[in-house]
Amino acid sequence: MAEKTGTKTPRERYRSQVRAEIKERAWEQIATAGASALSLNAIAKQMGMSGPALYRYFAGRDELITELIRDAYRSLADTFRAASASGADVAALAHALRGWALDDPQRYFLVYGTPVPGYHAPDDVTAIASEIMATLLDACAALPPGDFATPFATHLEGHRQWADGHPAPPAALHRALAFWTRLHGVLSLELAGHFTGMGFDPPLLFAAELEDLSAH
Amino acid sequence: MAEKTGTKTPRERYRSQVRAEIKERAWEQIATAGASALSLNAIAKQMGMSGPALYRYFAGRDELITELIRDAYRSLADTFRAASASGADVAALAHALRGWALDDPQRYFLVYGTPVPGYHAPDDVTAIASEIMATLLDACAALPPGDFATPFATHLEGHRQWADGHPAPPAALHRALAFWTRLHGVLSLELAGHFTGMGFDPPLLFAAELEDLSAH
DNA sequence: CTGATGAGTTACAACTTCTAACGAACGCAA
DNA sequence: TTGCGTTCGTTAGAAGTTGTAACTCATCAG
Repeated sequence: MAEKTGTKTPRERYRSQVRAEIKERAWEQIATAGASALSLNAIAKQMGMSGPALYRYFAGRDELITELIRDAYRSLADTFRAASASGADVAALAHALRGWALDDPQRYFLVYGTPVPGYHAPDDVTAIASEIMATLLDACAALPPGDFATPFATHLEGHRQWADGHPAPPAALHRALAFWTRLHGVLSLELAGHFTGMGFDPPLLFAAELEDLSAH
Repeated sequence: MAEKTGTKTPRERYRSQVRAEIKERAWEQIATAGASALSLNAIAKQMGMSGPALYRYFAGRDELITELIRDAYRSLADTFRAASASGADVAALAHALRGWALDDPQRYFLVYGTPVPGYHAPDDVTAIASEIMATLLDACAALPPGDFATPFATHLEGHRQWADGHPAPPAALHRALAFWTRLHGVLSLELAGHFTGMGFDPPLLFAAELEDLSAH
């Protein structure tokens, strides 16, 4: 969302402003109808200009969506970094994640949802993903090994490309992966509405999983 | 996939056959390009007939996709029931789930992936979902409470609409939910390619989560 | 054999993304 | 201030899409 509005020529300022407004409208559409329903034409009409004008700002629908994905990743990374900067432990990180997800479920799904078979994220996006994992690893490294000194942790000791320069011990790596996959499991099913009508309280399930992750 | 080809009039036989072929082509398209890229026109062309002909068989794109979702749910329910019938424990159920998911990742995402904001699954689909959970509950009820005799399990004791007539004790309910959410967490991230390039072996993470679910 | 039912057709409307060509506005520089 | 080039927005149009309407023709039942 943070379009660079730094010192620039008037034309570049205008350009950035229009790009930002396009993305904002796009987010609105995505939030209400999902990413697959995003229409460049509809955005243009909303902004009072004709369809092809948008192609001055984005090469096409795909580039716009990629840009939104990038922003979504950055938004989560920023949320994590902010939490971490104010001394967040894994529990606080979990609640930051949950808050971020509930804030805009479709944004969450843009990052962690159903992938388009052919699509490959650009390198800078995967770099942001690494930053997110690094923040998580920091928090996990602050805990004793506990129940995560597992055989799989031993496997991770020799297969830690994703934690390349990170000093976290194997158990922390396993805990971080469990944190990620378990909370994603609860969150994605909750946001997708798979718990509706089951009767229990989804936040309590989230809390129970978090408890299990933090305690042992 | 199992279109009823029972005793019918010739016209109904033909109709069922064509419907089945449409769905088959649809599955191919979905597997290679995702559900959002499904095109009725393309299917018609593949089958050697003109676009609007398909509307004799499906009211529209949405109805076709809903039908595919229904089939996907049924397929998973059948897989679970077959596994359960041959005396599967939770571990065997987990491997059945994993096999089913890897068999056609887009089919998995059709069931557990990103939802369309407005969409509400028809009642018979939620009924199949309940059947799946019931099979899972059976397997979980066969295990001692273990670590799943939790505060959240107590909450479930009073909020078990989803396990209405099922005799499973609270700890089994909690275990079933953990089974579902944790394995879905690992599977969905794996199928979406979020583990690629991280270095570790996704099946081992799945196994580790399963181990944690079965042991305690 | 006849007549209703249903399948497939073409034609069309209303969308979509996206390209091409044009005009007009804008900002910079002489 | 006077150009002049860059960039923006326009319209026109191609090639798709979903979906409706009307028509033809085969098929099946009585």
